[in-house]
Amino acid sequence: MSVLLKPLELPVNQDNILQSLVAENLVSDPESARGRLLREAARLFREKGYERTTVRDLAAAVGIQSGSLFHHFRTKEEILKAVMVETIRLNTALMQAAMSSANSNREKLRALVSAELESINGQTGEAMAVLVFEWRSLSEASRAEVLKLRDIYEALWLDVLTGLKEEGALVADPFIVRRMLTGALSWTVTWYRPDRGGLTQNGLTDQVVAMLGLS
Amino acid sequence: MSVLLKPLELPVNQDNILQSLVAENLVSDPESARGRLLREAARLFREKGYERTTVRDLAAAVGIQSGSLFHHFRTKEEILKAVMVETIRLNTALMQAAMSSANSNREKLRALVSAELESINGQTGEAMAVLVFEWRSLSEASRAEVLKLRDIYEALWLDVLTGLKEEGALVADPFIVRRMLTGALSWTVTWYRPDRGGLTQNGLTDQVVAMLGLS
DNA sequence: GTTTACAAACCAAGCGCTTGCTTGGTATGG
DNA sequence: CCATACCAAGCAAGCGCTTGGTTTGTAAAC
Repeated sequence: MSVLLKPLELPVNQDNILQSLVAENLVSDPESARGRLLREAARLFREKGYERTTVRDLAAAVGIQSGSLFHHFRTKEEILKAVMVETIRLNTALMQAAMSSANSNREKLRALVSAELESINGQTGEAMAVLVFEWRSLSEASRAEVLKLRDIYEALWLDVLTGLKEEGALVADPFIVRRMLTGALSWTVTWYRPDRGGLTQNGLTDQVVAMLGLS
Repeated sequence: MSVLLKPLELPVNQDNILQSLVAENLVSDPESARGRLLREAARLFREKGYERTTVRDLAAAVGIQSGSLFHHFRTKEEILKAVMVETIRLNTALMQAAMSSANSNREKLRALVSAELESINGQTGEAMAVLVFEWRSLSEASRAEVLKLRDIYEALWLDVLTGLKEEGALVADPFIVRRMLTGALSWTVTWYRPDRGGLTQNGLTDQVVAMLGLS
């Protein structure tokens, strides 16, 4: 049967999702000038913070003059906003895909935890850290825009957690559990190192699920 | 019996602890010039971030000229460090006191969660938020100093969590649980508002303990 | 297949402003 | 009398961003 041919480790092709988002102009091609700048920006913003990163730093990271940046973005803040917006878009899509192959709410939750850990500690990790730690540097207008996108993302979580609550699998309040999970998972960015220390991302997911009594 | 006279809501007198730390010169008297500056600094650093807060902002907040700040602190960063160091010192002492009246490890954990929520969402909340979000603005030397103090604080948690694990009350790894709790509890600063919304700090503590299956 | 046209991408220079911090001097309280 | 706390003024450096002009890529026009 053809279903057996589906790769077990990676139920969805992340590259395909990225490519279709690029085609729809929702995220920048990572190999374009804009895409490379955003990746370097995410790296620098995470490393030094938005305010401590100068436009000269950003320009140097992609090998152009500082003034040339303003050809691509009108302001420095617009760069920060772009990093955040594109990251949410990508991860929302990845998360929907990760959930689509799960059948029960328990499986869905595991998929969500796993996907969020991947987004925080994988390729988009630097951008996710920026999203968590630099939102205060956004203007109010940009902030509203980002929050709107985040609401879509959060709805995915609440659906599953509410389902688990109704099944009786969850004791605490779904809203509060989600907020605790947001903090707990975001925080992994400050201590978890997938490359060293024996704990794999799957292992970490297990620990989270065990902590919630849902394993 | 005299133990019955002990107040139930507040097993330890927070003011007394503060006063003895002030006497030992470990934290500044909140009513001194230095203490007031640190409180205003914490407020501003949390509100706008360290980098976006200028020395002129800080000076204006306590009603002096910007240059006069440098009579009390040699650099702006020293102000940030002082906010962090004094906050950890105070909260470590408060936490030790909160635990002292608990008998079982379950009770101790509840005391720790409750105390940390209080430190994050109570009087020292602004300073705690600074501690979480602004550590990147510290020089490496200051960072090491702050981390040393934090280790003492963290040892309190690990003792209790390891005990619970040995009792079989905890399934997941103590180190990981602590790290998840750090993130989860810190994050409450971004959404929890004790004044509105019905959820008291005791109620929130209940939810956390329930989430861990320890209620 | 060369020329022309033109926009996008970039450079070199620097402007105007804000920043952390310094300096020299003046009150004030014990 | 002297240390502590402060002010008034401003410096040097670094900041985001602008400006005017040059290169580069591309594609139609001849």
